[in-house]
Amino acid sequence: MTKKEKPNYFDLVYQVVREIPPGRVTNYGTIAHYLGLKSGARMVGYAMNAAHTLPDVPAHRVVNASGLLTGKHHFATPTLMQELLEKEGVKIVKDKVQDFEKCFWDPDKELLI
DNA sequence: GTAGTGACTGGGC
DNA sequence: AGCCCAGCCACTA
Repeated sequence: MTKKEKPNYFDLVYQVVREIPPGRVTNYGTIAHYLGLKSGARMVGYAMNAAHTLPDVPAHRVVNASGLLTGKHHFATPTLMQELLEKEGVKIVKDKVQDFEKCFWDPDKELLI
């Protein structure tokens, strides 16, 4: 990674995802909307694919709008995402986040930037 | 420039 | 409940 980087949407996603506190989760659409992509939920997911190579991007805290662990297949193991979340206090049942609304983390409200 | 793809979302069958 | 389709935007070939 060199210093010469254009405004990558990936980096924007990474910054937001890094701010997600432990035991919390968020969804793609929210991050996209926060970044101004509004309908760029796919872009967020796409960015997470690259984020997978970074050390400080807790992609396991990002789930789809239903609280489903859609991206677990991209982890080292399909169970890693669930284990990481459960380790942080998030209950996962059938690849889905329990109390999703309770654990939900909204950058627009929590981060208040 | 066109076409295909994707860790999404919502609606329809 | 499950599957298919269309819209969405960025990336790659």
